[in-house]
Amino acid sequence: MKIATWNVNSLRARADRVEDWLRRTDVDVLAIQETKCKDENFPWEMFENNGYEVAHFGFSQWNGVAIASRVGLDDVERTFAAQPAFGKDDKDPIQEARAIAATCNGVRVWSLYVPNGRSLSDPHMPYKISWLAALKEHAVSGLSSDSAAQIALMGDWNIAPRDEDVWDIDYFLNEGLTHVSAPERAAFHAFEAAGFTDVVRPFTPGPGVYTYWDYTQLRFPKKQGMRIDFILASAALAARVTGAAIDREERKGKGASDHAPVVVELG
DNA sequence: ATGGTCGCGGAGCGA
Repeated sequence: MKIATWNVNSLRARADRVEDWLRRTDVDVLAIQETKCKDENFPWEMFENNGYEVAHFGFSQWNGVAIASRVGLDDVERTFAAQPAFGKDDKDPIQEARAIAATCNGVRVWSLYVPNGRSLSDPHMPYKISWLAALKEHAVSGLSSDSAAQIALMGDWNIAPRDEDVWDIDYFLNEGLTHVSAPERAAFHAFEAAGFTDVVRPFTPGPGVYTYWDYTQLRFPKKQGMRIDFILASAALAARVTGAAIDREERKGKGASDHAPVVVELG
């Protein structure tokens, strides 16, 4: 079985590209982030025509997550317990469309779009940290009730946990940029301490291996990217992993997402 | 191996 995650940066703008990719790669489960649409604009037929069931969680042009599967899609869960709400200025805080889960052939799959943080001093940053803490508690509860649970936490984590996960760590630190700060990294490492491991890195060692390249500043041709999309697996799932890859080719050409798909093969 | 961003929505925000 092959499972994958991909921040597509608008599913409507990328539907043809996603369809081509599904046909080419033959993945069984795809966790999608940034669908950027409501249900009424979701390309349901594209998935059905290719043999995938799909569950979507999106209610505006922002965020939006989905899971497509051709090996079953059961017990769909939208948001997680105690997921923090966020609202800017005078707007009422809401639980944003950043998390959806489903059970696919025995694996509890999460499609996650972690808040960006925006800047170190922005209210979005404490939101990001508390969002991750609540997600970790929820993931841990899934393991405490069943230590053999196969759980895949997949998505755009918006964190570069190691210095080699950005093209120039000094640039990020000197500019005071997000994604590399100590609190963000601590929030990520808490998942590892809780028993979830990055099952992709062993098959895609760095430095210079990334999953995201900003559209601006010619970041992709200059090979200036960031590794911020991860598949974290519980122990029982990690034991099944036989391979992994980052599909850098998919970042090329006109109409590409700024993120590459990340794929894990299970035995 | 691209071409000094892109997507949504219809201005400006978010990434």
